[in-house]
Amino acid sequence: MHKQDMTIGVLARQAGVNLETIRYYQRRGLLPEPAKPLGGIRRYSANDITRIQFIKRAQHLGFSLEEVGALLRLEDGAHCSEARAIAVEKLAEVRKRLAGLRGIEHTLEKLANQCATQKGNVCCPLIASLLEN
Amino acid sequence: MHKQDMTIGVLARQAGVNLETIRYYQRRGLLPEPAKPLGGIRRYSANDITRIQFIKRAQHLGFSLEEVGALLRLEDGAHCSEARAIAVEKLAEVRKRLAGLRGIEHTLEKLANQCATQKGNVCCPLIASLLEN
DNA sequence: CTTGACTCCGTACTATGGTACGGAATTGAT
DNA sequence: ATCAATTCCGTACCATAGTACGGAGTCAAG
Repeated sequence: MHKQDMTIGVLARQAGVNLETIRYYQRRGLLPEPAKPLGGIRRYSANDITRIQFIKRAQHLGFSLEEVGALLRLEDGAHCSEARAIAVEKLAEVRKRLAGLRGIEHTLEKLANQCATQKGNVCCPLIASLLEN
Repeated sequence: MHKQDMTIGVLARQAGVNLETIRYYQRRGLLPEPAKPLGGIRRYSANDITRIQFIKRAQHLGFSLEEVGALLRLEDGAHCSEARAIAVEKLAEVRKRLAGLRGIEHTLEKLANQCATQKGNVCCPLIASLLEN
């Protein structure tokens, strides 16, 4: 059983995902559904493990499943500039999110510090900042 | 009509949210539903604008509606240490997300650069990195 | 040749934060 | 008094990324 000719349950374990996730990826068109041998049980190969892990790695880089689909259509490695364009766009998005989160970080830090140094707590600075302006 | 005694539609416009969002917040228990004058139409006050804006500001700081609910229960400003605890926890979350996003940023940047300098594009580095390891 | 484990397939449900719809009632303005 | 606009209320739907369920079929071991 050298990672070849598995059933869906084995594939799920090998790829480290829930069995239902595989079905979901098939429905989304991210993973091919092997032909079923006439009322029998579908068989999967090591290629499917690779593909699932591709999806998971791309997700960890912040790509949505729709975007992963676009990347998978370039999977032959012969469309480098298209792939690059997708990555560059995602990079811009990631940087925008980073900027937003940094702002949030500073605001929260400031408010938490104010709450900490506040003694009489007539009015909590955090609550006050949410109430005002 | 000095921001007092509005109908829900006016409240929505004043607060800058969709009318249905107000109903949704009421269902979620984030916003009180005023008593209805016997088969009539509910009336809202400036307090409700404040409360909706509180919710929106807290969301922009990264709080979920459930967390906003917790903050609203401390709204009197007399529970500064509880509010601070919530903020500190959220700050830790935000920092974790920041670290993750920074890693993604670096990886995407590296891959996009490799794609850019790649000439023969035998195999796109981005695709390759998603396929391997 | 039966039993238990697994697969197939469709559908429904989860969480999150809303948005949309439709019929009935009510309100404001003319 | 009438008419358009608005409100009320329940329910259904959107996106995203899955997870769960249940009945029927199939497969392998004992």
